[in-house]
Amino acid sequence: MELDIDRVFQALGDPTRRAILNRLSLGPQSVSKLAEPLGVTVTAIGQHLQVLEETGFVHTEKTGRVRSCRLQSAGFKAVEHWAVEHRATWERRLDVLGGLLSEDDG
Amino acid sequence: MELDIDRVFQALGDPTRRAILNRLSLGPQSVSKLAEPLGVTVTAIGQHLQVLEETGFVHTEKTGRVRSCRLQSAGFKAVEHWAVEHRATWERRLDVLGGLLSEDDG
DNA sequence: TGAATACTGAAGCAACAACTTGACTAACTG
DNA sequence: CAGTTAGTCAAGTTGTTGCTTCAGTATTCA
Repeated sequence: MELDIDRVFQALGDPTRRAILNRLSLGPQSVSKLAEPLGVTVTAIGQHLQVLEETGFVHTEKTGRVRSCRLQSAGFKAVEHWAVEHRATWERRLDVLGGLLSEDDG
Repeated sequence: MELDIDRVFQALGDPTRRAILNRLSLGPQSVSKLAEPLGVTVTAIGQHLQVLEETGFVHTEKTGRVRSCRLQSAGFKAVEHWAVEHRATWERRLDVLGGLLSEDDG
């Protein structure tokens, strides 16, 4: 299964979704527990979770009436892969000009 | 200057913008040269470039009537930083359950 | 100087994204 | 079984995004 890198980055571009990831990094949570501190409805969280599932950041599983959500590696790995793959390229690029131009572009 | 990580990821969430980055990884280019193979107007590229500048991926400089665009490190570093910072977290998280659950979630 | 080139700015538009409400289903609880 | 709890589905709203066109400005060229 191939992740859509577009959607992976789009997923991370939303603060609520990153907040969900941060929350899940402390351990698995139910949908309503995730919604509680974020000031949005459970429905909204459900929609975000669908995006996060499709992009490989989260795995969810419904047991009884509770859906338990936990982190999944695929999404993170996709980002890391992109970063690693591109680091070489832009570093080479910057090195070419780096000798002459000021490199204080951070 | 502090980059907005929201906008950094949003910037990468667009295929045209990533295409621009790929193009620039081969070397600096003018706005119109960037537009040429992408099937969009120069105006659109200008708008994308503004986003890429604000998010630290690109530096542009106008000489005469030509704007020359080249890669900049800040944006890439921001992504890498996020990836590194979160790798530890989700790896720990996955390790906790990894012993029991199947880890074939890639 | 006049024409072509390279870009910029404002305005508008269609598609999408994040969110809501309200009606619903399913599952525990007393 | 009635009531509460957990989540889902469909639809609608609002704001944003990616793009366009058209009219401009500045620069280079013949």
